[in-house]
Amino acid sequence: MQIPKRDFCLEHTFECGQCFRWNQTQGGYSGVVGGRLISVTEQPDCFVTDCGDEQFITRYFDLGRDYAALKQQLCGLDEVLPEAVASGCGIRILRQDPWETLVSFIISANNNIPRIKGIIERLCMQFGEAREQDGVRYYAFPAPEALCGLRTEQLGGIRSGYRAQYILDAARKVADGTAPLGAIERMTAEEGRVCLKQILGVGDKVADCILLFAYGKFEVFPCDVWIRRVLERLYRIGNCDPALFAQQRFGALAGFAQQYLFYYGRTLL
DNA sequence: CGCCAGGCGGGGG
DNA sequence: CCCCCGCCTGGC
Repeated sequence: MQIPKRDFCLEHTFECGQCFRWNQTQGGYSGVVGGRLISVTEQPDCFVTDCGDEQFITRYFDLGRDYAALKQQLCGLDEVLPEAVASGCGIRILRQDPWETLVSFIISANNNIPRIKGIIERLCMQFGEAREQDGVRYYAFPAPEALCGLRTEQLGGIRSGYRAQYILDAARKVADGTAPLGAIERMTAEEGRVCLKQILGVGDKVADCILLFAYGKFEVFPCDVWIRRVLERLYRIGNCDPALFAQQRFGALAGFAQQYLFYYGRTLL
């Protein structure tokens, strides 16, 4: 299947902090997504993926959205966004699995990206289903039911530190319906945030990442240290509440603005 | 060695 | 309600 290159860059999309199971390969990226191993390679005039499920790819990469129009709209909002949008012009916000996104961002707290990716891979290798594609072995992300019965010590091998108990709390609450991930789809962002924050290890930042990257709640604005740096140094906002500022400045496009600003901040600051 | 990394929970003021 | 501290682990 071919994917147009317009407003799409693999590096921008996979290195902007929204996903952890994609890795650079020769001529592209490969990742385990939705229980399958997918590769995307770059050709002169388009991208090519070995995944034949066009519906899935279209939804996952948000291919139905007019990013050119979206970026133009963002660039009219202030003086910082044009340079930020230019730096990560090929970013697309992926539509990821809610459960995997929940666990991934619990692991991300007070952590760095290489180690986050390592912990997730070990979690999948030890508790996920082993599968094979074209002779390549890979591991699906473990279902909540595969984790909810475990004791904290049994997660020791993934070396997630104090986050192990949070992962198990998430697995239990999802498995027993305390945290109904399916229902959040139909909730407002604020309702979804309240629901997600019942889970240990989920605060505002982690909840907003899940709402944005798994549920397409594009009005949220995950606020981490990089975004704080951008807001302080580029927007010169003092002790103004970042969430309030973002809502007023970016409105329904806050999530997109966050991605461009985050990517810009990481390359610049 | 100390410090930091894409926060959070728990306690105290 | 806000602020402050400690935290697994690994890399520097």
